[in-house]
Amino acid sequence: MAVAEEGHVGRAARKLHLTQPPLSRHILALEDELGTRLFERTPRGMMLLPAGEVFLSHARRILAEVDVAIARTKGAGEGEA
Amino acid sequence: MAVAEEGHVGRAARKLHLTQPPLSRHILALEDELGTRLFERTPRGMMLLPAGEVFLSHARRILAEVDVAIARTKGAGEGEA
DNA sequence: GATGATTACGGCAGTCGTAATTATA
DNA sequence: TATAATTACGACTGCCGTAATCATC
Repeated sequence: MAVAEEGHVGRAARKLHLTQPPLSRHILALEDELGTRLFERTPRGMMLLPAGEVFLSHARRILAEVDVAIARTKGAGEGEA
Repeated sequence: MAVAEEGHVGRAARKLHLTQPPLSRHILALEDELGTRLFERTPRGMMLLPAGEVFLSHARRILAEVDVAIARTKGAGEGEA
C-alpha cells in the first residue's frame, strides 16, 4: 500500500521507517507468492499495474476490517470484564 | 481458529503441524496484543469466551476475503498477461 | 498420578541494514 | 551521470522444538 501510494520504494520505505532493500524484497516476495507482477518498474519509480490495483483495493478493505475486528473484540472483552 | 475448533492447544497444534508451546505462546501473544482473554483455561482444554467468539467470526470472514483477494489478483494478472 | 497449558532455554530461519550492482534516461 | 530498484552479504531478532514446570482433577 505504501509503495502504491508513494510511487517509489525509497519514499515508501522512509514512511515505514525501513530502508529500500527490505521493502523491495517484500514487494518481490509478494509478487512471487501471487504469481503476478503488481508494479511496472520505471526509471522514475513504481507504477501500479491493473493486478496491483485489484490487490490494493482488497488490501485496504481487509486491513480496515482487521481494525474493526480488533475494536469489537476489545469491546466484547471489556463488556465481560 | 484451530484452537477454537479443537478446544485444545495440543490437538490444534497437531493439526497445524506444530507443537504445543509455540501455539500456546501465539495465543498468549494475541490475547496480550488485544488486551483481552479469548479463552477460558480449563483442566480439559480451552473454551472460547465471548470476546473469542467475536474475534473468531471476524477472523474467519477476513481470511476468506484474503483468499478472494488472492484469486481476483491472480485473475487480473492473467487477464493482462 | 494424568492430562493439558505454560515457561526455560538452545538452535535455526528469516529479515534487517550497509554496500555494491544493475538499469534506464 | 543521476536516479531508482535490485542483489550480496554479514548481523541480529524472533520463532520453533525439547525439556522442565505448573495447575487441576
